[in-house]
Amino acid sequence: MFPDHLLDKLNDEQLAAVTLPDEPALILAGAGSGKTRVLTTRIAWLIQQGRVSPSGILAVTFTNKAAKEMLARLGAMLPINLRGMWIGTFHGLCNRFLRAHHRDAGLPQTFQILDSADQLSAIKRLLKGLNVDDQKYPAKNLQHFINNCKEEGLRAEKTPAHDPQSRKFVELYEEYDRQCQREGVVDFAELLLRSYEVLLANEPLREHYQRRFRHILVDEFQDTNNLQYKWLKLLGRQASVFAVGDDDQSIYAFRGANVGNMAAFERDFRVQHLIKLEQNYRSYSNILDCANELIANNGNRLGKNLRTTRGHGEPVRIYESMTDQQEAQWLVDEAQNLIAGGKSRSEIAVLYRSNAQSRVIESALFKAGIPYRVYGGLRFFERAEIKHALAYLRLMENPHDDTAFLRVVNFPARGIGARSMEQLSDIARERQCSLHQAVPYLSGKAGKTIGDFVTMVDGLRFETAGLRLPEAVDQMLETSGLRAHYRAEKEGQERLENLDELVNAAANFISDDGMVSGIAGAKGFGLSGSEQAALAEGAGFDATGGGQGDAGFGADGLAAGGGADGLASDGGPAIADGAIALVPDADGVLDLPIPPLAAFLAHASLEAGDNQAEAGQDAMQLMTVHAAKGLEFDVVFLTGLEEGLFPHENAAAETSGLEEERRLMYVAITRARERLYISHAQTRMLHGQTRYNVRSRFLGELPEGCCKWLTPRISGYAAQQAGSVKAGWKRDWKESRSTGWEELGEYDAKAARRADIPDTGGGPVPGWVQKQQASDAGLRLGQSVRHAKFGEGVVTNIEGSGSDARAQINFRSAGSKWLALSVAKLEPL
DNA sequence: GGAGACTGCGTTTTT
DNA sequence: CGCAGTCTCC
Repeated sequence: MFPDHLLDKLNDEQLAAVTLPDEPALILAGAGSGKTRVLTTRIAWLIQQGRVSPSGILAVTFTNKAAKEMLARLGAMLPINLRGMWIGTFHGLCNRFLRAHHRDAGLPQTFQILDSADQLSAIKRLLKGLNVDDQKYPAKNLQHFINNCKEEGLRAEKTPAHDPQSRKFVELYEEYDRQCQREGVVDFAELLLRSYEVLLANEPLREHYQRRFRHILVDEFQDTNNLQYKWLKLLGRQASVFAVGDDDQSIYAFRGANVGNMAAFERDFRVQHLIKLEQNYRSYSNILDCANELIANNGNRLGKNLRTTRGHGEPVRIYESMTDQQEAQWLVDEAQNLIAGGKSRSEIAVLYRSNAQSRVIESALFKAGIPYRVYGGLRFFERAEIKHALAYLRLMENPHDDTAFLRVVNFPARGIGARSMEQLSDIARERQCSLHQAVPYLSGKAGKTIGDFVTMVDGLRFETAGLRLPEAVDQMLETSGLRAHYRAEKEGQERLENLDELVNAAANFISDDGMVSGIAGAKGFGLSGSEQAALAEGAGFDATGGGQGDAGFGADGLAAGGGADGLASDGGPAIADGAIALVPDADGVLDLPIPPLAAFLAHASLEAGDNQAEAGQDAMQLMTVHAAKGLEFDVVFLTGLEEGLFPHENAAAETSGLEEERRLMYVAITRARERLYISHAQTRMLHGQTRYNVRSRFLGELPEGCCKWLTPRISGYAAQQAGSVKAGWKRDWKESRSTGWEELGEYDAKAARRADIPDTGGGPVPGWVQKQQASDAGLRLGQSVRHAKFGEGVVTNIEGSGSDARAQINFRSAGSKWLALSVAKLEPL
């Protein structure tokens, strides 16, 4: 029987969700409503009730962190081996699938995974090889184009193109895919698309998995993109799909997430039970009421209202400062008081809309001597020295990986210059082969130096063949000269440590039970012996007994290791790791022998590692609102609530953009458990120039009764608009640098229209903050002035002071100009 | 091959 | 302003 204590902890809504019958269900899980608990308890319950065997479960998340957490919680609930379950990220699971069925997918078993940076350099190389004008077709744009296409499920030949520009993009997209295929590499979107296509085209395979996965659970459903949704629809045709999400927390539309998938799911899967989890266990009601009232301004919601039994709590504190520096200083003072009062630093978070805002706050914290941690920096596997090391490993695994080849052919420097590489590239292009294959045809000095490089890498492959993974990595670090290079470098100490850390990572990757570990799907495939046998024969899959719901969990019959060879025979591992032999576990699930190095490389690509989690010291937490999703803190400082910043100027133009910003605000507010501060500054330094910002409209959407303004409020439409003027003006930096700030600025009419700036006709805009007057000239924003040469205009920006004071004036006829106040004669009107 | 000048760019980000 | 990427010159 299912342990009561697990169900006892649930409220009625949660219990209903956990114990739903076998049918598609949509769970609307508000912030802090215990959605992870529901998901994991549901899985545990399904298994304990004998409704499904572990191998009949497919649970999908977006991040490795979420997958790990689910696995950890499940491990605590269920005394069973979790290996047979497919729990992981979309990408991790697709990786697992493609390795298992690499032949059906037309891929080498050891295919490499390109992360975004790898993909970009592959594209740059492609463009260079095809002599494409990178001004006209920037690599970054092409990258977006390709990823967007793939996320819509479109191959190049199916991609519509109506103008020459997009026709070229489509052509390049096709070339790119060809290049990837040739090199045996796969980008992130390709993992999904290829899996989807294989399932679509291969009926026995599709039917097998459709039959196998009786229960599919999806976390953060609002973040699914169109391809992921199609994938789920295909795979979950006969399954009970349990989708958990919150449309109000959909903040990733910019990378293809489609909230509409929630409504589509309800329709397409004929969802009978929509359950709303509205009980919030996190925050006091003043905070929740702010969130509720704010988000009510969005249209097209599935509709949900958070409630709590925790009482009102403190009011939300709102603070207005003159400058961003003052905002930071106030925040630091406030935090120091809290810390002095016993609040631990790690329970205090500072959130901001964009990373650029962290600088001022960091320096204030630094001055005050408060330890802090900024989230979102370089991740472990993204560090340059790690990327270099991985490139060597990739070349050892697959010498035809040209991206890897180019990355390290001359790193550490070995006298291989651009001209030598050009010769080699030419040969490779002519012969339509990899750089590695082109080397023998290269003569002269270039042939010698590059030949030596290739010999070295080939030698490494040979030398390390009998070594375990960590020793192989270590060997590579020596032979390649990477260690020596960083040892010789003055600042190389940290990089050396990171390289050592890579060896550790490799060691950790091979867990003690002899299995390659890592939940991203790099470890075994969790195919049962019978499945493997069936797959190896290319036959049907009726051998699988999974999901019959009998008492035990090992429903998949154990086929004593048979059949696995059929899958593993080709493309043997470059590194023989004795520990990797097939070991059937208690459930009879076999781990397929992916060469450990290939598995490790996949792991490195799919899980870039922690951000810089020096978790040691108790430190304040700084991060963007996006990064804060899913986290919670006792105290939250939500900073920079200014028009143009939050909502961001690039998003405020369209309703959909504005609504996503509002959801972002909603996410930010609901991070706070006990105390929430919201602040904004009248003046902020951005991109080297001072901007005059107006309080964010979102502040006006909060219920007065829940808030307490720590500073007097200056309100009024005119004041707001005067500040907004800046939004319509974009200063041209190139000109600014060459000619100083005298005659510049280009009126951005579109931005002005977007910002809904009234035509002041040169007249004064009254009521703008009096304390903002420029010290020397006595000018204020919005003031009308006359210039001898340019005529009448309005002051739209003021910078600097003393002899350096300058103002931007929007002249009625002459347009916008920056004028030095020490020189220009301006007559106030 | 590397230091230093020059140029361009600037929202959010996981896999 | 601050960073990354490219160019230039020794």
